[in-house]
Amino acid sequence: MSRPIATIRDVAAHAGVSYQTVSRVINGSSKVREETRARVEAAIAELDYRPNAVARSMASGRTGIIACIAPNLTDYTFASIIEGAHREARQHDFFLLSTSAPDRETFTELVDELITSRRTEGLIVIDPYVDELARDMPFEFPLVFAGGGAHHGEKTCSSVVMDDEQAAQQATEHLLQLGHHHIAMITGPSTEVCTQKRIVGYQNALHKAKIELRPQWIIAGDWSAVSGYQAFIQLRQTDTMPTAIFAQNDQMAVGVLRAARDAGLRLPEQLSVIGIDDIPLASYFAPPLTTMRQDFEAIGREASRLLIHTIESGDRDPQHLRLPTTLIERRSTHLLTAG
Amino acid sequence: MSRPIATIRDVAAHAGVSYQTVSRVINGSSKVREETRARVEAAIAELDYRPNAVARSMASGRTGIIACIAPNLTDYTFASIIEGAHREARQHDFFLLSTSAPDRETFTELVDELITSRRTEGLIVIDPYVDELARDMPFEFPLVFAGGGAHHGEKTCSSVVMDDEQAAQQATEHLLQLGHHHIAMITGPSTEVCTQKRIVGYQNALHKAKIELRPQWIIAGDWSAVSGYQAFIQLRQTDTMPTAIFAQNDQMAVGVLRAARDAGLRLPEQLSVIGIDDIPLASYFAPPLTTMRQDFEAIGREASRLLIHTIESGDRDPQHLRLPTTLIERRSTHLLTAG
DNA sequence: TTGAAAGCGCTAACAT
DNA sequence: ATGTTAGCGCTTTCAA
Repeated sequence: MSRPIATIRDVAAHAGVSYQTVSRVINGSSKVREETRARVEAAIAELDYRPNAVARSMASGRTGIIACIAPNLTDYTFASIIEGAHREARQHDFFLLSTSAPDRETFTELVDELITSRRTEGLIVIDPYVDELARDMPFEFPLVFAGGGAHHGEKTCSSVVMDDEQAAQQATEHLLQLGHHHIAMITGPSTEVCTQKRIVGYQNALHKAKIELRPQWIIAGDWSAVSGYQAFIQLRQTDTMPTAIFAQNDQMAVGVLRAARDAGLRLPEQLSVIGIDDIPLASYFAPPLTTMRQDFEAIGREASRLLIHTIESGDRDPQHLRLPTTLIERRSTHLLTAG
Repeated sequence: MSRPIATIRDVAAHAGVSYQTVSRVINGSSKVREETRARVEAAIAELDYRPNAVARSMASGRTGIIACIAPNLTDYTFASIIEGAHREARQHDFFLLSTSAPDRETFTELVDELITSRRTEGLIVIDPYVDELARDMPFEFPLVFAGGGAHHGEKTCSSVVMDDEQAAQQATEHLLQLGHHHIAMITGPSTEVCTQKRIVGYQNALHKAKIELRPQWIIAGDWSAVSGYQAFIQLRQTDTMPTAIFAQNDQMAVGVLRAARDAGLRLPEQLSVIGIDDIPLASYFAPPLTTMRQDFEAIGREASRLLIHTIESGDRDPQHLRLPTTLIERRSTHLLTAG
C-alpha cells in the first residue's frame, strides 16, 4: 500500500530477469518464453507494478493523447462531438484532451502550445470558422476538422462534417410537401461555410419545385435563439408573411416559435417551423419541434477514428466524410391550411 | 521550417552557454545574468526552440495535466462545470483532460488508469453518485468532488457543490409567496445526496409556513424530462391536484409543462411550475420557465482552483465550498388564482 | 529467447 | 552566475 512505487527494475529483480524482459512483457512482445512471461506477470501483480506513462512517452516518443479544440465545451453540438471523439479514442487506448478557445487569438496560441509541446499526437478542430483558421494550421501535424462545414483546402487535411446541403434541401422539401410555397429561411452567419451550403440546399429545393426565391425571405441570424426571435419580427414587416420558416438550426427555430406565439399566432396552424440539429429538449417546446437530426457523436467518433488512423498508419492522404441527417417529424410543421 | 527540432543543447551551443543555463532561462530562474538571458532568448527565437513537455515531465515528475471524470460530457450541467474547470486550469498553466464514464465499472477503471499511469496530477470527480463511489477513491491522490451533492466522508477530500437546501427552500418559498399552499415536488433519484438535500429545503419551507406535508405530493423522477411528464400524470390521479409544482431540476419542470399543456391546463394560471438549474433555453418554453439558477462554471472554476492549490501547496486539508443559487423569475409561476 | 548499453530531453542537486 | 554530473523510467538497438 504505502511501499514505494515499483519500477520496471523492481519487477525484473523480483522475477529474476533483466528489466528489458519485463518491458517486452508489458508491450506484449511475442519473443518471451511462456514460463518467463508468467514469472514476470506474477512479479507485476505481486508488486502492483504500473508502467509510468510519462517515462514510456519519453522513450517511445508517443504520448497516447490526442487533443481537440472547440469554441466552447458547453454547446450541445460541440459537447456531443467531443463525447463521440472521446469514446472512440478510448477504444484505441488514447486519451482525449479537450480544450476550448473562445476567440481567435486563444485558438492560435492553444493550437501552437498543444502541438509544439509534443504532449499530443494529433488534433481535432471543432470550429465553424475553420475556413479562416485553416491558413495558419500546421498540416504536417495529424489533424482532422470536425463539424462546421468543409474547409476550402480539401487537400490539406481530413474532415468529418454533416451533409448540410442535403439537410437543408430535405427540410425545405418537407415544407413543400405540406403544401407550403411561401418558405422563409433564417441562416447562420454568412461567413460560415455550412451556412452557405444550407442556403444552397434551400435554393435547390425551391428550384426543383419551380418556386421563385424571395431575397427578403432570407434573414441572417447567428445561431442563437434570440436571433431567431428577431428574424421573425423582421419577417413580419415584409409585405407578405411566409407560411413556413426553415431555421438553419434548432435554437433559432425555437426563437421563432416563441416570437410567433408572442405575436399571437396559433402554431402550427398559422406557421410551420423546422430546424436542424434535434437538440435534447426539442420535443418539449410548444409545439414540439420538427427538425433534421444530426448524429453529432458519430461525427466525433469518425473524427477520432480518422485521426488515430493518420497517426498510426502515417498515411497522410486526407479523407472527407459527410454524414447524413434524418427528418424528425414533430408538431411544429403542419399542412398548409387554406387562407 | 523542416530542420530537425531543436533541443535544449542546440540552444546552448548556439548561445555559447551550458544547456542548464538554457533550462534556467526557460524556467524563469532569477539566477541568470541579464545579458546571458538575452543571448539565450535570442538563440531560442532563432532556432524556434520549444521545450518538450514530456521530457520536462520526466525530469520534474510533474505533468501539468489534471483530469476530470463525469458520467458524460454532453449534459449541460456537466459540460458547464468542465468548461469552468478548464478555464481555471489554463489560468494556472494546466491542461484539463476530461473523460466520461457511463457506468460504475468504466468509472473505476478510468480513475485507476488516470492515477496509476501518473500522467495526471489530480482529479476532479463530477458525479452524482460520488457517495457510493467515494469508498474506493484513493484519497492520498489530489482529488476534488464537484457538483452533485456533498459526500458522506467530508474529511476525505475537498468538494464544491451548490447549496441544494437553500435552492429548494427558496424555490418553495417563491411559490408560497405567490399564495400557493398546495405544492407538490418532483425529486431526483432518492439515492442521491442532492435529492435528499432538496427535499429538506422543501420541507423547511413548508414547515416555516406551517403547511402540512403530503407524502403523495412527493414524486420521484430521474432528472429527465420524461420523468417529469410522468410525474405530472401520477399527480393528476391523486384526490386533490396541487396548484404548484416544484421540480428539482429544469428538465423535469419542462416535462411537467408539456404534460400540463397536453392535459389541457392553461399555464401558468392553472398551474405554477418552478425548476432548478436555468438551462440554456429555459426562457423559450411555454411558458418561460421560472427557476433557481446555478452557476455551474463557477463550480468548475472553484474545483480546479482547489485541486491545483492542493497539488501545488501539498496542503491536504479538505475544503468544502457551497455556492448559492439565485431565483430567475419568468412566467411559469403565477399568483394563485381563486378557484 | 534474453541481456547489456545507450539514450530520449530535460531538471535538480552540487560544484565552481 | 554558470557549469558539471546524475538521473527520471522507460524503449530500442545491438549482442549474445
